[in-house]
Amino acid sequence: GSVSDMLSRPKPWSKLTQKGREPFIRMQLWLNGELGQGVLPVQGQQQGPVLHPVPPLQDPLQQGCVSSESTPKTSASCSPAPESPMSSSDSVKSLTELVQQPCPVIDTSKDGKPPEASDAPASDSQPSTPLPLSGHSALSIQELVAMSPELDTYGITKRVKEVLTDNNLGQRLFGETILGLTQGSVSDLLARPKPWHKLSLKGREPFVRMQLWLNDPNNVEKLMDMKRMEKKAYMKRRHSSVSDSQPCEPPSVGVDYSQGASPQPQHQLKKPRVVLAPEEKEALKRAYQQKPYPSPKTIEELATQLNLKTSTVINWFHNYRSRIRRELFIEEIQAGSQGQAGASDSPSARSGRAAPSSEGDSCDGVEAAEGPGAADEEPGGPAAAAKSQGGPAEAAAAPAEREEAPRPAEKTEPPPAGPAGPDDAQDAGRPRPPPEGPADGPRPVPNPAAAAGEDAATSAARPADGSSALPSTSAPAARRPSSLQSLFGLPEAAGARDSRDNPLRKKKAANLNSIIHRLEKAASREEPIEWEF
DNA sequence: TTGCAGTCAATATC
DNA sequence: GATATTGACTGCAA
Repeated sequence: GSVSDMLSRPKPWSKLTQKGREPFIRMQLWLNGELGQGVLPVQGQQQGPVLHPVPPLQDPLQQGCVSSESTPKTSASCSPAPESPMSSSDSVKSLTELVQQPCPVIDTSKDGKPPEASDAPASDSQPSTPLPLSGHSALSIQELVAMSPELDTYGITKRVKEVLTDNNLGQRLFGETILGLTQGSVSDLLARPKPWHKLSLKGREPFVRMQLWLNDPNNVEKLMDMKRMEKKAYMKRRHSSVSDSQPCEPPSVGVDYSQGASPQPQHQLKKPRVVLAPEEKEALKRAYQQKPYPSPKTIEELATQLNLKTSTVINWFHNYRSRIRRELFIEEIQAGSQGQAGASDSPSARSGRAAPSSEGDSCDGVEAAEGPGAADEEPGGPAAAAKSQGGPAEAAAAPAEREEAPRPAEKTEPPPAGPAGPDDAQDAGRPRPPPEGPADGPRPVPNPAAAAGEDAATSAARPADGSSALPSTSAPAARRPSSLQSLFGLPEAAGARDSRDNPLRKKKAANLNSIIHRLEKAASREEPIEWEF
């Protein structure tokens, strides 16, 4: 009976007591496969048989959150929990405890210097074994990700950037040793973090790693060491002529530089990178404005007209949609943070656009009620919106297509697909695209666009997906209390927006603000917009 | 099949 | 030299 009740009427995390949260944690563990098989000890039986030890899980957590991979720090500092493998039940228990306990949080201080240093060294030696996480570590990290509370991705990246710049540490080094990502990816992540609830498990991993790294008292030192070693290796190599074998470096350090440095496998047949000319990009953008989801036929036409490979055109649309979406996320975030106070506009003037949505979105979780609705606008939308408001012209041009959207994009979650079809439609009304070409809006697009224009058909398919995804995830996430956050030592400050207090409330407030703002804007410019709240 | 998330890695820019 | 941009690729899901 309890299960039935819980499954059908789960209470929001924030309203659950510690005890009440336990079943959800168990469910989460179960979903993660951690509890998979054994029989969980039911409440009373605290220590039941040892089911699955969920070791990694906690250790890392408590450990403070050190980057698991690299440094398996001991947990001295934070965790209450014992290191020994525990039974699942134990783990659950500890988890819950952790939830409430303030872990040694990270200091928000910029340099990431950790408050207490407990540890560290220990494995200093292996400081970084970042990337390829070893099995064990990999697991840990994944578990951490799965169990992680909602993290303030924006705040995390902000702090990471601060720490890196303050200490003169490069993205490459950080990415390769801590995140296991290349410089370009790191740059992108730091510059355009997606909101937590819109990230897949995999996408959350880098943020969890960053959080753990921030929590590591010796984070900076370790990186500095790496830097030094790298330099040393470089010099060595240099001096010792070419030599490739650089085993010299601390193997322990999992760094790849060695590999990078070493004349490795040269990629032989590299195909030259395609670089689109500005005009081509312009044309594609215009086409996008008319049809974010061009039909194969349209793609063909575009490719032909622009003299590009169809795959290039396809990739361009995929990338563009995806990137626009991210831009929106960011704006939302920014708008949101500011919005709180004034709500209104965020810097990005365009607030009108997405803001709302976004907020909404972010809130969606919030408003679950409203549901998905608010989502951000579509991809193109927003930004474009802003500019494009002018866009209308274009819109006009391609009105047809838009039809599709039965429901306002907004409602659905903005994201992905959602946008697609629907959006288009809507876009008509509002601006879609991106930030790019400023001028564009108005201008009548030349050919390509035209090409695109016609086929209204486009979007049919997409609608579906878009919406679905988010909601689910977001919702839960959103409401997740910050409790777990403590596990990660969430930075308060940074996350200012974090919900430490009442996230829901904040979100709602933000949402309201954005709505108001949108209304004001709409009023002032009389755009025909359908509002859905 | 189509679209998306995440990344890589080549280039561009700063 | 570090960081930002961006075309392409991989793996997944619907």
